[in-house]
Amino acid sequence: MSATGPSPKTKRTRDPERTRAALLLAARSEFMEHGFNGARTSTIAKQAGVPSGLIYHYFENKQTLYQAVMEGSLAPYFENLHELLEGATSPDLQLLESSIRMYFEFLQDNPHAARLMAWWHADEGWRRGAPIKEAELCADTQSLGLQRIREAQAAGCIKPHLDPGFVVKVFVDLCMQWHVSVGEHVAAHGGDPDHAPSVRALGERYIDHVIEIFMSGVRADSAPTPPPSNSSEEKLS
Amino acid sequence: MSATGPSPKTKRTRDPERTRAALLLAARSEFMEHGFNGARTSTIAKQAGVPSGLIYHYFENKQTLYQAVMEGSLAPYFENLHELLEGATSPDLQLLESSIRMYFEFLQDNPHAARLMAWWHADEGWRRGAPIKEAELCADTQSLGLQRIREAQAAGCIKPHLDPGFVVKVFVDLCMQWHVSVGEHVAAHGGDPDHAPSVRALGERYIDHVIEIFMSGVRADSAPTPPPSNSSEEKLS
Amino acid sequence: MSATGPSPKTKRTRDPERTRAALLLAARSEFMEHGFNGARTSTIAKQAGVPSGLIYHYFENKQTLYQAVMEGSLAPYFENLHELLEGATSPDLQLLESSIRMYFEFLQDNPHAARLMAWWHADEGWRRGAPIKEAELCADTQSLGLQRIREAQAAGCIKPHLDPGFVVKVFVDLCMQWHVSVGEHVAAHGGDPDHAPSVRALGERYIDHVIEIFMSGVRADSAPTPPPSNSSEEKLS
Amino acid sequence: MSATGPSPKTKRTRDPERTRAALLLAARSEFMEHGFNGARTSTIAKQAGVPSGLIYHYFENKQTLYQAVMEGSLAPYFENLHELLEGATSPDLQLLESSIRMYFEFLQDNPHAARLMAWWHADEGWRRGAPIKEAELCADTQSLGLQRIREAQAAGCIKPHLDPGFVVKVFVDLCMQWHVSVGEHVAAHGGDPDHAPSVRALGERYIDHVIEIFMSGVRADSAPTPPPSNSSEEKLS
DNA sequence: TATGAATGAGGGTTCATTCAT
DNA sequence: TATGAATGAACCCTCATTCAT
Repeated sequence: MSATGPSPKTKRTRDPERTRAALLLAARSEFMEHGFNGARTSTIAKQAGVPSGLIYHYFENKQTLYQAVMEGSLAPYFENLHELLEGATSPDLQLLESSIRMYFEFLQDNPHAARLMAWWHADEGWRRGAPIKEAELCADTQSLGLQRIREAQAAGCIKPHLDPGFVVKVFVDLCMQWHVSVGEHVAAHGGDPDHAPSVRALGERYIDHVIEIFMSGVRADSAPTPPPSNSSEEKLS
Repeated sequence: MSATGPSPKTKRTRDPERTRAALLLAARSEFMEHGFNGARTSTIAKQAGVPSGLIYHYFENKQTLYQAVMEGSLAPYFENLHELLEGATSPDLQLLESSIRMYFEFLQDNPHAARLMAWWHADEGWRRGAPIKEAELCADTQSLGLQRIREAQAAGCIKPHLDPGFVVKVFVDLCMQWHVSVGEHVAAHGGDPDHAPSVRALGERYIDHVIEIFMSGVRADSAPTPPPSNSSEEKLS
Repeated sequence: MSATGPSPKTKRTRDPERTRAALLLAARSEFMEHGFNGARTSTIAKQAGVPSGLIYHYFENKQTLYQAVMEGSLAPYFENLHELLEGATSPDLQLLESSIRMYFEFLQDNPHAARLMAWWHADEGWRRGAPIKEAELCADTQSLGLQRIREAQAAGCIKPHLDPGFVVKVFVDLCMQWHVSVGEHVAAHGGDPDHAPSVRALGERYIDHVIEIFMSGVRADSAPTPPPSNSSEEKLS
Repeated sequence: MSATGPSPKTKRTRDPERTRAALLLAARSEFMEHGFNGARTSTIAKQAGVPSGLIYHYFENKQTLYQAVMEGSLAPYFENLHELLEGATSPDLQLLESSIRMYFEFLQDNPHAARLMAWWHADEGWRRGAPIKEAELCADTQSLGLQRIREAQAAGCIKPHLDPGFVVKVFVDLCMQWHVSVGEHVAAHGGDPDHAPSVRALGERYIDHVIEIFMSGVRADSAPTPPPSNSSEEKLS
């Protein structure tokens, strides 16, 4: 689709950096579209404009390439989010809201991230084997998020009985799943999933909804509703 | 162990019904675990206890079998939900809440449904080719849901400016995604994803959270929050 | 070469026995000629007149097929020899001589056995991994041979100080190596390695020589020669 | 560790001689261990510490390299043997015995020679294509050996009816095959093929046996045994 | 209907070899 | 000369599907 694809026949250009990048790009596209099992190394090579054997000069095998793609796609996100959370010290709802928006927008700008995560979730088998390698970064970010929510709870902004882990999960899932299933939603409502601008506009309207519902749902002063049955933050055995 | 007895192995009898059912069951398990591309027809046949060729007496090919599995797994859900929605005429939040719980519990009792939907979402390519066949049932159920929400809005129970489609999507996504990624969540919080009872208990706690957040988020009287920017229920061009 | 090769195009004949046999035959020929690494599964399949994928219906992989060939080629030999040795109770040199001749003739009639053993010897790596599977049969035969030689030594027919293991090794190696390198020998002496009858005649003359040299070398009464330095039959540490 | 010193890694200097030698050494090891087909040029290059492409500056291709290895490994042997045979004019059995020992010891000191010859023998296909290149040297040595044996026969030391070619072959094969299959022999007799000293000691005991058996087998005065059926030294048609 | 052998296209990967740098 | 990226032809093997029995 992109007009500036890899040079079609510049025979024997010697540029490892570019080659590796082209491979990763093509692989990301292929894995995103077809998942690990559905992806074809031959397609990746072709789209990268290199012979298929060259893949194995840069990556041990298909799976290694897959992981490289995953990490390349998810690491930036975690880094950004981590930075944001680290800087934000005022424990009010503003931070939570901007985090949500930022997450949503990241996924909007990096559609592969959501798609790849969807494959990842679906394919439970792979998950056990190697849970994304940046487990540490991922975990750090997550625990930083939990901490911020606890701070907000301590400051009286968020209902104190809510499990911070669940709070995080709710907004993460909502953002992710939107981008995974926009197409379906749009089609179901009679729109054209390929008309990017309107899809994007719809997304912006959706995140506004999510934030309204979610924020007024977690805000401390909002509720006479009976709290959830169990006390919060129990660990599993 | 009598040599001349009928059905010495309780399997060798010609029983098309049983065979077909066994195939579907095995296929569901295989597709759920590995997705369409990762599933092996040979494994399905072996697990069903039939020779591999027999699959093609009952189903045109792998894809047809896949669709049969999808429909068999999703149709019951839609039917149940449809019934529930049809019966429920009182337009208050009670109905919404019980719908959410019912949906969540259905997924808890039928884990394949969530897993299969996850594969379906990930694999956008297939989706275009054949969007679940029961599109009508699915759409009917959905529009019935929308209608009920509009009724609740008309009755002043739900914030009137919320897009009913979004309201539905939010709770559907939350329920689905929980079952798709429990394992990850549990593992991330130091639990054992294989210990079913505690996972189940965690799910119950989660759905309570979701309902509290979500219900107080959509309830009409809850909010001084500024409404979302755009007016609701715009169609895409 | 053989006029009665596998039926060229009897489409879809359903005969597992024949197919398996054809595969083994073709494989034996290919492995014999090119060794494990040089052999091509595609060639084997083609020569057997079956699609290449069918190999994996009968054998797990190339290596399994290789082992099946080895066992199929060597087991008969060991069995024959074992029988012969078992029956022969008179502990004189006649038995030893007839064993040698029998071994030599077996190799003459089953040229693949010698060739395959040559590959086996050359490829030390494979040897460690799986030393022919019939290790027991092989070892039994060997120890039976040793025993017979000890009997002959006890009876005063064979020089008592000779290590029976070495005696066996000498004649085994001579017989085997002849068949492995006839071609080279013939070519070196100006003959035509492809003219079977004269090669065979040469072999018969050779085995006569071997037997004369070898028998008068081991016969008990033959020697004023000083015995080998070490005492016989020491084990390695 | 001086940054500007020459050859900071004792390898980076341009030294064609050294490079070529390193390649040959690495190649010998690789071919010896895996044969022609099993050998990997990449492994050879890596083991020689040079980039893989450099092989093709020194050798036309893999096969040429293989031949260079063969010649480099076998020529010294032939040269040594040739010298020995040339110098030895006294036509008695002493010369024969010392030749055998020398041959055996050469193989003991140069294990690759035996292993490479084993591959060579196994791979009949290659043999036809290029039979060692030093055919002349090889042939000369062989005919010199034959001549010496004939002299010994003329002098009454060796049974006159024995075919000199066979006599040579017998001892050559025994020596070679020992080194090719020591490992197997040792393992079969419960020893440790990796314990070099005991393997070496065993070899020495073996060659003593071979010499005793062989020498008393060919010695002129040893035998009332009936001579081999055919008259000696017939040529093949 | 049931069985499993047969089919053949194509998948991931290897590897000798070439060539720009 | 040296380097290692690039090339592409196979290679082994998988697997959905067909078909004789």
